[in-house]
Amino acid sequence: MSELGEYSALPERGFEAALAGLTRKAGLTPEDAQQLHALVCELERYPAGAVLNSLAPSPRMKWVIAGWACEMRVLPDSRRQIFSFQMPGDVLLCRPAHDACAVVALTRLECIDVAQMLGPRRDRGRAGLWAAMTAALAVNEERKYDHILRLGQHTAAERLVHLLLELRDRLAEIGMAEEHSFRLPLTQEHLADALGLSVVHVNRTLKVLRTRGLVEFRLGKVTLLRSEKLAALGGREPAAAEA
Amino acid sequence: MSELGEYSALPERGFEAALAGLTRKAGLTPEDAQQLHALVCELERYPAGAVLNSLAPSPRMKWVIAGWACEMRVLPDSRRQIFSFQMPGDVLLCRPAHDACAVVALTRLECIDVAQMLGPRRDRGRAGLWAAMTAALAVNEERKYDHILRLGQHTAAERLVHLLLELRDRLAEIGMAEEHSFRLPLTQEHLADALGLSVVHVNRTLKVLRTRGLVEFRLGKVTLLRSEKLAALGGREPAAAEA
DNA sequence: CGCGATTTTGAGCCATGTCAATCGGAGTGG
DNA sequence: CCACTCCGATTGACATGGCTCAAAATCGCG
Repeated sequence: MSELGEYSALPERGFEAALAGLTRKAGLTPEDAQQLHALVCELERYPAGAVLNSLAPSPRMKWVIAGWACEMRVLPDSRRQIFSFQMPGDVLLCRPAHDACAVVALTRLECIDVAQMLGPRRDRGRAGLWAAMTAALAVNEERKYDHILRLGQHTAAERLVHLLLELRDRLAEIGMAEEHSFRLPLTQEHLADALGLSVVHVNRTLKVLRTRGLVEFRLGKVTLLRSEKLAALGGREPAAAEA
Repeated sequence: MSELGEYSALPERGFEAALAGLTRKAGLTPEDAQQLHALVCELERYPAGAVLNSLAPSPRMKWVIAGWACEMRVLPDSRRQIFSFQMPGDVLLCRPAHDACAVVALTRLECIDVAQMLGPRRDRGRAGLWAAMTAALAVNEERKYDHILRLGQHTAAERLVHLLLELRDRLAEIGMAEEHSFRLPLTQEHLADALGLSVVHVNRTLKVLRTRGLVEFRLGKVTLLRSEKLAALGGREPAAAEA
C-alpha cells in the first residue's frame, strides 16, 4: 500500500481545506471555526492502511483534516467493496469492526475525534459544531444514492466518469482541485473495488477514455477534459452524441 | 401498476406488525406504543403508484403502517434504480422531489406523518417516539451497505437470493412471513430495477433457482427452500459446494 | 372472451471477467 | 551505479454473464 503522493505536507493547509469542506456542508459560524482550530493540537494520525474502527461498542465520529479514507467491506472470498471515499472536511463514522463496514485510511490520515472533543462538553456552546458534524455525515449518506445508481445502472465508462466528476467537485470545494486536474491518491484497484469492476476492466476503460481525449490518469494525477462530453457520459446532463 | 395482493385488509393487524417492526429497531416503551396507537386515527392513505415526496422544502418523516414503498430514481433515458424497499414498521424520509430520490408507494400504503405528529409537541413526553423513528431511519441507512454490496460484488443469482433473504427476515420480524414463504407484492421488474439487472435476466435467474429447488416465486408469493444452500449463495455463510 | 400487464423463452451480441504475461517505476542492498 | 524485487499499470487471448430484441404464453380483470 504505497502512497501516491504526500498529503498534508503543511498542516495548516490541510486545516484550511477541511474547514472549507465542513463550512460548505454545514454553514459554520466564525466561532465554530475558532473552536475547531483550537482542537487541531489534539490531532490523531494514522498510517496508510490503518483500520479505524472503534474497539468500543459505541461509534466514534472523526473529522478528517488531511488524507483520504474509505468505508469498505471484504467478503470471505476476498472480493472487496468500497462504499465511500472520505477526504479533508468529511466526517467518518467509525463503528465496531464486526459492523456493516470497516473504515480504512487510504493515505496517511490526520483527523480529530469529534465525539471525544465535543461529547463531554457538548452543551457548553459546542452544539453548533456537533450539528455541523452531523450535517457532514448526512452529506456522506446522500452520496450513497449516487453510488448505488452508478453500480446499478451505469456502464463501466459511465461509472468511472461519474465517480471522477464527483471526486473533482468535492476536491474543488475544498480548494484541492485545479481547473482541469486534481491529485487522486487511489490505485486502479481502489477504483475497481468501489465501482464493482475488475482492475483489468478499469484499466481498459481508462484507456478508452484517454484515447478519446477525455481523461488522463497517471502518477496519481487525474486530468479531465471536454467537460461537456464528460458530463453527458457521467449522466449529469441529458445524453449527447458520441465523441 | 397492479397490486399483487391486498395489504392491510385489517388495519389493526397492520398496526401490530408495524409496531413489532419499530420495537425491534428501536426498543419502544409501552407508553410509546400507547401514544402511537392513539395516532392511528390520523392515518394517511396513498394508492399504489403514488409519489410521496414533500412539496415543501423540508423533509417529512412517515411511519409505514401497512403496504410497501420504495425509494427510487429515474434517469432521463428511463433507466430506473430502486434504492430501498419499505414495509410496515419502517420509516420513510420524504424529501423534495428534485432531491436524491423519489419515494413511491408500491401498493396501497397507510402511514403516519411523524413530523406532523411529533414535531409540534416533541418535548412533551414524545422524545422517545422521535428517537425511535430516527433509529428506524438509521436501520434503513444500514441496509444501503448491503445493497451496494449486492450491486457491486454479487452475481445475478446471489443478488436475488440475498435480497429475498433480507426481505424474508424483515417480514419475519413483523410477523408477516411464514416458516418457508412470504407474500411479496413486487413485480420481477421491481426486482430488476432494484438489483441492476434486466427483467429478462431476473426471470431467467429465478428459473434457475426454481429448477435447483431453491426458490419459488409465483403470484406474489415467495417460497425459500434449503436455507443452508440459500444462505451460502446469498453470502451469509462461508461459501459451500454446488447444489 | 378480450385486453393490458407480466412472465417466459429463444437467438444472438456485447460488455465485462479471468488468466497470464509483460512492462515500468520506486526502493533496497551490495 | 547495478541487480533485484515488488507493486501497480498494461495488454492479449479467451470465456461467459447478462443484455437486447422479439415473440409466446399466462394471468388478472372487466
